[in-house]
Amino acid sequence: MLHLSTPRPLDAAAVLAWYDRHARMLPWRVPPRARAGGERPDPYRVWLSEVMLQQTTVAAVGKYFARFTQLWPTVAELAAAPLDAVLVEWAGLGYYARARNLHACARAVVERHGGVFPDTAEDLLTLPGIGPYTAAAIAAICHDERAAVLDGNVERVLARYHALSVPVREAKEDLRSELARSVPARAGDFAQALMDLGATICAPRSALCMLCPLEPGCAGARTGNPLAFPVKAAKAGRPVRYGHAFVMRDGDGDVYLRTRPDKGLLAKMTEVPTSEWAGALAAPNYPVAADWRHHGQVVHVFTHFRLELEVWSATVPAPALLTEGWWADPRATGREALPTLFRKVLAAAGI
DNA sequence: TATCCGTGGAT
DNA sequence: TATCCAAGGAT
Repeated sequence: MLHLSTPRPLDAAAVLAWYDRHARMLPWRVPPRARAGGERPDPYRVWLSEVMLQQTTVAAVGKYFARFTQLWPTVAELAAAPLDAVLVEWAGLGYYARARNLHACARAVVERHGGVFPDTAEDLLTLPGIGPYTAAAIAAICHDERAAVLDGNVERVLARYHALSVPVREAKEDLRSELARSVPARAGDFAQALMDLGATICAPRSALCMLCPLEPGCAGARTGNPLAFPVKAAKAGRPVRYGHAFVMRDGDGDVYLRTRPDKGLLAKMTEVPTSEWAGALAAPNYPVAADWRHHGQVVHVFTHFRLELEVWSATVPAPALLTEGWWADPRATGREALPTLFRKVLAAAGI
């Protein structure tokens, strides 16, 4: 316990009692009363929700989860779908490696496990897109494996509970082993309880300690300023990159789209052609000679840089020369795997 | 281990 | 407007 001054197991009974009264109703969740009756969630739905929820809010996930489970009710059906169809449905949700790994994972479950998700965190961890958190969450929620389910919410709860004096990143394994000591038999409810607690009571900008079942043992509450935890690491600045986006129309008004490279940002997603994105704005190097019209700029903020694209459009005189991509009906862009950035570009060009 | 990888909502 | 940040994983 390098970083925990007063390590002490959590009061799991108090956490579970709180959860029995306050569990949030979510589409992929089996509420505690039904769980007590023996009902267990479908591992496919739990896995799908956990992957969608990685670094993503419950509110953002809702429609996507409903759409995916409607289109592909089982892991076998998802595995049978083409990757392109999965990317189309994932478009807008972000972190697109998740969609590629989701599809690879579905196929691995079918090919290596007969279409049944493994039961243990250890085996789940071998699958694409499933890391320590997701493996532990699935095993705990579906099978009550007493795994340490440590996500951002739980990290915050524990950082406050232990009044952790260093950034979470430096003490993550300490928190994980300390958490593992606290996990009760109802491991699935316990995991979901701590996450709900972090989302509603022990939230980033508010700590409703008077409502918290962990308050009696909480070192952070005892300091009088629980919001001081977790301690923040120094943040890196966000550079700005600049470029040009070229929206091309053919004689029918269709828009030229193409697929992005296999690796890197927005890999394998659909795009409008752009210039390189550089630290300074260069003069536009139009892809074809045409009467180009300027539509102002689109600003899009990624995790590690801010992008400002000048948007141009033109009707191109010889569309047959553009063979790398395809021409899409502008009224049907919902069927394209367009990330939000390029939907903004099309909107700026009046599409 | 630090960095890369999206997006939208809250403040 | 700027900043933070949300159920992380891969490399």
